Amino acid sequence: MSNQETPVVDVNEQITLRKQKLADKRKQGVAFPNDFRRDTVAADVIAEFGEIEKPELEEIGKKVKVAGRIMLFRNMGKASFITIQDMSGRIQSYVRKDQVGDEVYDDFKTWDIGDIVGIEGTVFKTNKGELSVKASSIQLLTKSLRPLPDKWGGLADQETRYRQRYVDLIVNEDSRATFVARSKVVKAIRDFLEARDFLEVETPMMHVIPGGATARPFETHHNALDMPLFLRVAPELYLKRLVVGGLEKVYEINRNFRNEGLSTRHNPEFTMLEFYWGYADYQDLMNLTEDMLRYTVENVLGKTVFESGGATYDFGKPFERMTVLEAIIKHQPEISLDELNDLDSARAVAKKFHVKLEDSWGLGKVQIEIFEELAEDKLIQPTFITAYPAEVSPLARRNDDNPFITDRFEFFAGGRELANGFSELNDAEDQAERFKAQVEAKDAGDDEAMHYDADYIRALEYGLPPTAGEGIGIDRLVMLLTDSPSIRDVLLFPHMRPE
RNA sequence: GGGUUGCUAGCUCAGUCGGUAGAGCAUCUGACUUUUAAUCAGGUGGUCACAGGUUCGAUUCCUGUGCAACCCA
Repeated sequence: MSNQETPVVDVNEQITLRKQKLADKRKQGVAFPNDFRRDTVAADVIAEFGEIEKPELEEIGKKVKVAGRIMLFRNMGKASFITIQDMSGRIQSYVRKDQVGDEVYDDFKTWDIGDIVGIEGTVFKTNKGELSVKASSIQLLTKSLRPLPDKWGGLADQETRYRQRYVDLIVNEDSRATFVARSKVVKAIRDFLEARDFLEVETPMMHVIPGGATARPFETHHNALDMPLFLRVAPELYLKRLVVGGLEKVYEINRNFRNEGLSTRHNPEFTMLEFYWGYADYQDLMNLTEDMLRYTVENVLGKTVFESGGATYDFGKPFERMTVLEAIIKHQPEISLDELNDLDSARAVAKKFHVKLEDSWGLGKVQIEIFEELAEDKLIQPTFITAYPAEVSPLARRNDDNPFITDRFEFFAGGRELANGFSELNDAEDQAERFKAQVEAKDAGDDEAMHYDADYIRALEYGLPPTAGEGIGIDRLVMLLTDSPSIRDVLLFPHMRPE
């Protein structure tokens, strides 16, 4: 016996009553009519008529058809005011018995907050000056069987807001605004990249060999082929194959999946922009990123200065740029550059600041651990961090002057990593060696290390032009722009443990 | 993984130093033809997250479990 055969029934008095009302409506005919067509929405009515004076409105006598969910219901006997809400906002309607008829009005009085109605009527202003629709007819389109949260207190319980996002969206305007902003962020990025001749592509979500990032993948199984498949941790290696193929400027905005813990910054599936730009390097990328983020902030918020997480940001100003080691020293002046450039003394620094290390780690990894512990969350203002060690950058091109580091940067704002970009490693032989090193690390027990991807090496052997590539975490960017403390606030349906 | 806190009516929250609970909104009945969280009068509604323990008696104290939030690693 499965659970699904015995669903939990959470019925209360209010639901029972509403179900009875629906049953009555079924007996009368079509209980879920779909013959009402609105000709406008609340915000458009307000935009068009909101500034017009009452007497002038009476003269115009504009007829409209609006539809939406009843959010407020004020019954005063033979007349009522209801406030309905549609995708654009709210508008009030005045419903009179002598206008809609006795039969309809008596039925209307039994309708509930949450019901979805269609109204035909005339735009007018009340004595108090509120723009409203005087109903000439009103129709119940969908009976709502569950009571909505308190009209004033709203829905505050975080868990319910995440699990029942539909309710959250009905009653919390902030939540709606967040997801509108999210859509605008993605649109702004698309517009920005399309204007620069980047081609949007889609690459596999299911990988035979997971690659493109050091992360633990989700594993699944293909029945017909009887083989394991992995949900992608990054699209990187496929996008670079496309650059090999001559699609020299490509991007993809899509989901990645990482089999890791949940937190206010991590969801198992999250959205990344990745883009690759032939005949460019990481310096070009930083400049493009700065322009793109400035453009996005301005388009989404209508300004470049904004508040988020208690800090004030100005994306109109040039972003800071510093190296990994400079960032450490800036935020922990006790540490000297020399200390960080020697493995033994760097390990001593780590110990002093309680940074946990593994014996197998080299200088580069030790430096990065120190950076993440001491500097990362202090990078509030938009900052590019450069000169990442090759040891922690298996796909990035080595710096010509200093082979210890790569031509790579990460972008930080609000103490969080938002982007990671670098000049791509296009030396097939070097790449093959680095894959081998990753495989050794994997054999030694690092299950985040990468697999050897022979086809990717083959692609590189055909020749990847000098290319720069970058990933930007869309969720974290939206968090910053919407002042959302948790990634769950910017995901419509965040991952939750089953109820 | 560790710690802290929370879980009480449909929603937002009180409360019970251990004697099976209360407010506002919602809902129900009635009044009301320009209201604004409409108002006025009167009602209904609870396995106090779940399971054990202590106790004459547990929603309250203790232990565990689940889910969530926050902090730490």
